[in-house]
Amino acid sequence: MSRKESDTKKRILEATWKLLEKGDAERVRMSDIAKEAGLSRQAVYLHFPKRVELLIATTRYLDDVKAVDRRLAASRAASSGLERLDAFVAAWGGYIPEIYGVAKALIAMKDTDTEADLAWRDRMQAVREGCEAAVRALNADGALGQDFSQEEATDLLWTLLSVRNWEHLRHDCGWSQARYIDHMQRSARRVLT
Amino acid sequence: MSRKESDTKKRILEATWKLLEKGDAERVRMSDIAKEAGLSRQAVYLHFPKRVELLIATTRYLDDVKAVDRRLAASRAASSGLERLDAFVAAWGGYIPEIYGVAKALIAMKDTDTEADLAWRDRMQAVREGCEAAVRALNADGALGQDFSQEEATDLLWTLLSVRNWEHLRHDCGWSQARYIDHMQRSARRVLT
DNA sequence: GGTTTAACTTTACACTATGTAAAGTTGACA
DNA sequence: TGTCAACTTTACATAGTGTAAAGTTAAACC
Repeated sequence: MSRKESDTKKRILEATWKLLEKGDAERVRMSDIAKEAGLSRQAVYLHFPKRVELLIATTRYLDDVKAVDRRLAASRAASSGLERLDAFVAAWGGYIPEIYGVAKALIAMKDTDTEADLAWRDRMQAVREGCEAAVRALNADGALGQDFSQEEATDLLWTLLSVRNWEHLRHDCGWSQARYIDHMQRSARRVLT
Repeated sequence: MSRKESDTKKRILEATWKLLEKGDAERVRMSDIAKEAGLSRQAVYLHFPKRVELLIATTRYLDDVKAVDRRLAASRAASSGLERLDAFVAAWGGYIPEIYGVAKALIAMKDTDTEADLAWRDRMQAVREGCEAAVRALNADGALGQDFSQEEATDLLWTLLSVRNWEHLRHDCGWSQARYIDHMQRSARRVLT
């Protein structure tokens, strides 16, 4: 029955999520996921024929559960361009830690797997659109600096807000999440205005 | 004889470099490297017992050949803090494309291999020191902005100049190398001053 | 009540790449 | 002539992904 199948699928996705979130150095294998979901390894392949498909599905599942689109869209409500920029940085920057574990696994496959690359690009495109909207709002206020075109400004903001940069500042530089958000907001303002 | 051994080692390092530079989606295996160097796969293991050791050795070899330290140090000659910042961004930013292929391979192993992680951290520490020197020079001129401490400013510059950001702007955003250097110089100035 | 069917288990194996092990080859040098 | 280091060749262990196929189970349907 499709209800039961759907339940099992969900259980696998939750198990994958849980293991990837805990993450650490431990690599997450198909057999680990099966064990966590209380299934045989082969049963997992019944639902997700390839590891990369499971990772992609987990990413999408996470985006659904966490309602990322809604949260990013909410930042568009701010009145001024600057407020909108701050709100977007806070929204996306606050979302990163919630998806980091799963995102990391997908990013790691990006270099060797075309499907993973496309899926990640697709998700990041949504973020770029948010950046673009923020830049346009700044421009509408006349607050956008003269150094860069709108597209270049979008690229820069998009780059600044990458998951890799979050990882670097939080993990390699030892920044707190609060400092990350605050300093990213300031940096974005300084670069763009 | 050690001279002959050294020649073979060099040949392996050159082969690794060449294949990683060409790179593309093609994964570079130990057997590919052996073939390129005109050796049996086992002979490569005679000189580099682990793949990660070979990658690390290739990175160091490259740094030697390209004299990265000298090039980064040269940026310290500039008179004003701002000129020094520009020179450092240009020096490091110009170096990235020359090491990108090899660096990418090492970065990819970082997540699963402790040795690779340490080796990459070590190389990046040298870059951080360059960032720190540039920030200090800005501060000495009284040109450093008030938003960030010297350490935070160093972290931000270091993050901005990451290989991943170069990759993102050049490959995902389609920027030219010239645009990358120019806009990074401007962005760094804007964030730090 | 018996049959069908989908979901799942169990067992087995192919494949790829790293890495280990060990016996055999070759050419320079003493 | 014999030794030694560098290298080749062959074989095998290991880990993880993915395929294949036969067997189990329980709900649904007639």
